[in-house]
Amino acid sequence: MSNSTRPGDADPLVDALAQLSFAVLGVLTRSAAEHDLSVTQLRLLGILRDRSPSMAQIAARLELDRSSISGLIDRAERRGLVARARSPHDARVTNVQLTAAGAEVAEGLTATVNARITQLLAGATAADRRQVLRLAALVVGG
Amino acid sequence: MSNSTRPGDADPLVDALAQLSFAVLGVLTRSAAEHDLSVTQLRLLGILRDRSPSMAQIAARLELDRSSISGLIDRAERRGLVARARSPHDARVTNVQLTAAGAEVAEGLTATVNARITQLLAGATAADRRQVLRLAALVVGG
DNA sequence: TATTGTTATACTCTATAACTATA
DNA sequence: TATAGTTATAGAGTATAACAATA
Repeated sequence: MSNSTRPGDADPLVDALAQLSFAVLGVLTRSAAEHDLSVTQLRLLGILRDRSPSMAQIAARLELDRSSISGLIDRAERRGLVARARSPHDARVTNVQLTAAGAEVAEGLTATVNARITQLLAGATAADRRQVLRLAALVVGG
Repeated sequence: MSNSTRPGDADPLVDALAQLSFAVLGVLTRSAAEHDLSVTQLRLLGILRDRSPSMAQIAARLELDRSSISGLIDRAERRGLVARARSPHDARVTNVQLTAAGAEVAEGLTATVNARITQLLAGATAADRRQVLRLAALVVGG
């Protein structure tokens, strides 16, 4: 149950969650910008840290059209962050992996984000932190 | 204190918060798309619901350059959602307000977002919900 | 036939730099 | 001089539609 009275009115809980999310997004945006990356490229590097997914799998993960992924990977490849590799099992599929340079950028970026978000949560108690994990599991699943 | 071992490693708490934020952003993106709007236009309508800020104030709120706001308002104005009004106090400043059509769209959009986010929080307890408010206040301030 | 990925096209979003008008 | 806003330009991100290659 939420607190809204009319459907078109702002719900304090919904608003709080949206504001919180934009605050986190802002941190991610600024962190990525420090490494001269967009949030989408940040997400891409995150996905590739422990996987070499196909173009279609990246599209599914980012909830974007396949055609958008072609350009995304083009730009990342042009910057030397990722590489395309033809799948040996199915000649139609292209797998994407981080280059050494890309892995290095991903690591630095993760360190920056960790520091900034940790700073954002400076006033949070241990209970608050447990709650973040609980909430995320609830919403995202896992 | 977080749980990370090396600076470049993923911090579970940071990761959870990022995933949560992307999930919320996804809901906002899809909700906006249903009304044929971008997330930025959604944020703009939200800002204008109870205010008629100047271009500069909108830029500050969205953390964007003034020049980006010109285009943003151009496109919203072209769609009949907002209107520019010269300030009577300072001829340099332009205030932006929702039109009747814009207010209607904003209301419908809010209803959609409320429903979707409420659905996202379907499994949350009353304590979880209180915690969202607490966390948001902590991070965003207020 | 169905799926994977790319290309062409068009639009939104964003920043930088240079500008105009007003204070 | 300083501030508010716009314009020109360039680039990233995104979707739709049409396509080629492979299954």
